[in-house]
Amino acid sequence: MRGITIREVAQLAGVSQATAARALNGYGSVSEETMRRVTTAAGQLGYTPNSVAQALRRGQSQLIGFVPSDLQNPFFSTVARNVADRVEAAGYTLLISSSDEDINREQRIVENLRATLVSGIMVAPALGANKSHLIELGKRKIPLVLIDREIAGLHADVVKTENVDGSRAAVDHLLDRGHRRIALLIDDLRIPSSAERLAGYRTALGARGFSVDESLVISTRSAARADCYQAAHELLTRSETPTAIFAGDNYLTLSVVRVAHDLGLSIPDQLSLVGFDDFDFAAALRPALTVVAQPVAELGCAAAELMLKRLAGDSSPAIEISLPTTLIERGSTSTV
Amino acid sequence: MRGITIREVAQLAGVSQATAARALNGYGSVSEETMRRVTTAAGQLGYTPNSVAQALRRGQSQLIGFVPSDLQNPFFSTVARNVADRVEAAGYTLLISSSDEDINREQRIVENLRATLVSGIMVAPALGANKSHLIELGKRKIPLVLIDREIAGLHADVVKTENVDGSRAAVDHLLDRGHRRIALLIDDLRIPSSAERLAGYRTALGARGFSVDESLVISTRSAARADCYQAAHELLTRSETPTAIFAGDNYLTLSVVRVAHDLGLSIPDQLSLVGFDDFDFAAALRPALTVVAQPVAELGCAAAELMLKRLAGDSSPAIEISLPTTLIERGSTSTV
DNA sequence: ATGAAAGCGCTAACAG
DNA sequence: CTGTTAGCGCTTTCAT
Repeated sequence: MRGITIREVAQLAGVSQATAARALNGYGSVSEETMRRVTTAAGQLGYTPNSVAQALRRGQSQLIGFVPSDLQNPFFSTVARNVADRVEAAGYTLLISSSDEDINREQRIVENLRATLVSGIMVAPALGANKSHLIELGKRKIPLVLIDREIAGLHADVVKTENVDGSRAAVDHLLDRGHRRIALLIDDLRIPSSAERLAGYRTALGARGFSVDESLVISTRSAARADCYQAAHELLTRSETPTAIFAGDNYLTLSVVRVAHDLGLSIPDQLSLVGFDDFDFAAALRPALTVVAQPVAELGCAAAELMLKRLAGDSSPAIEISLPTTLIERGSTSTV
Repeated sequence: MRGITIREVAQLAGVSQATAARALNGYGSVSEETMRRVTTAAGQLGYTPNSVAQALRRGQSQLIGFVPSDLQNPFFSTVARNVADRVEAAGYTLLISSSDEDINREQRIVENLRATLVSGIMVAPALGANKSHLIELGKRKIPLVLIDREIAGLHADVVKTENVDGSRAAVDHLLDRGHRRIALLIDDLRIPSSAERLAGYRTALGARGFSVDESLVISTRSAARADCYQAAHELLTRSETPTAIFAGDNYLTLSVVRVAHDLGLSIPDQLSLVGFDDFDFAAALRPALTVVAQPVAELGCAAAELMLKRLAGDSSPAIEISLPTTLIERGSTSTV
């Protein structure tokens, strides 16, 4: 069953298609009387504009795409929520599709979105060198806002967390409590945010004159539960284990908690832990976890705001917004 | 910068538009030679079909929409992940947009998706009586698969959890351990899954000849953190507190853990807890939580499978698939 | 095997 | 203020 077309509305109202369109979209000039007749007819028929036809004609839609690298991660689902709230208030609809850290999938999704004539695209780029689909967006003047991860050499807006500072704060916190064997558990270092968190770790250590024991920096193969667990397990079953761990994201934080339990290691007595990124359960675990909280809501809002600005025609040079973190001290670290 | 059109490809290949389309889409008959020339031209120009135009012409797209009631809930993000994996394998792209339990938002999203000519829509219907947008889908013969929640009187496929049985298993587990004052903490009872979980609770009690103490059934105002916390708090600060709580979803489970901590109540010594729905942290908390696990992955797959079947033209009567739960005993319940 | 031509439903000049 | 008209890019008869 095909939908009601504007032509049928026009017919019922006894006007031309063009007039009906003008009345319905509120542009041009239409007489009071005509306006009413058209609106009534539309209501009567239950007319809804076919936005595909609109999009085809106008060359764009009121849709914005969001392609997180992992929608299951609460970090991204929260960002998504905030982005959606903001852009909806501006009359757009946010369409989400997760790349699950698969660059080919990301490419497919972005191309699909582009072909669907979304007005703009926000992406947390997946690991991988292929950026052609993102470069293509630039060529077609489709606004692109990068979230959480920048891409070297790509002239695009990015909204991210102050990873270096946040990481440094976490390590400083541990250093302040006398820890010296501080391990860093981090996701793939080709992910910019991971590299930055490592940089913060190095900076913190370096600033106090400590050298980095490279054997204490563990980068996981993937964000899969099993890989995270294994990395934490390897670290905590060494002959000489660290006295503290700084976990680079919430999956890694969880894996440390799990391994510690499984190994019978008590946090914070035998092992101190600071996690990057806060999440619901961080406060409910015993001990409650000390974390570096990311400004998730602000991140989403800022990204949405930026996108809206671009959509409104702002073509000033691409900018990078880096939002500060907050160290939330709870109970997972002790003094040695 | 507008995209490359099929017309330009045809021109370069020296054939008509129609032939180019035939070659590119592989229908009708095209000579070897022409086929090659067109493909080459397309490759050279970097042609990508404009799927809006395709959708307008064909009357539908290769898109499937998913509208969960709360994308931040790991239950839905996991279901989404599984649905996406399955439908992508069949050549579709899943577009997600959360209603956040707001029926008006749901309506807007569904209408947007419909107007975007998605081939099918999957929704976990938000609270609220207005179902016109869903009924409309039926009229337009757009496949609709309900996830997690059915709608009385709406002839649509639904894929859900065996809520009654799952709930009953949880309460039986508690009953077996000697508990008699078992409270039920549950989301809004107008949500079918909540009502079913309550039914399971009643059944379990009734089957053993116990009457239900209605004061022990607490339905929260909303799924917001604060409301959940408050409900649990109220329950645990009464003069006569329950010895066990069965929490109807993971937000509620979390709130019980939090309140117990804040009140200095030890789980499971002073309070036993069983939660409905398993999640990452349930196993990491101490004590690890006993939960009724939902078949999340299977749920997603089954829903996707069903949608694909409908998309393939199956118009047999709507069916309801109810998947069984599993009680996972961990350490949050004790014997009284 | 290929081309010409007619729209899908809508918007936006351009006239009047 | 309103109608006529020309497409947006694509698919698909209907001819040839």
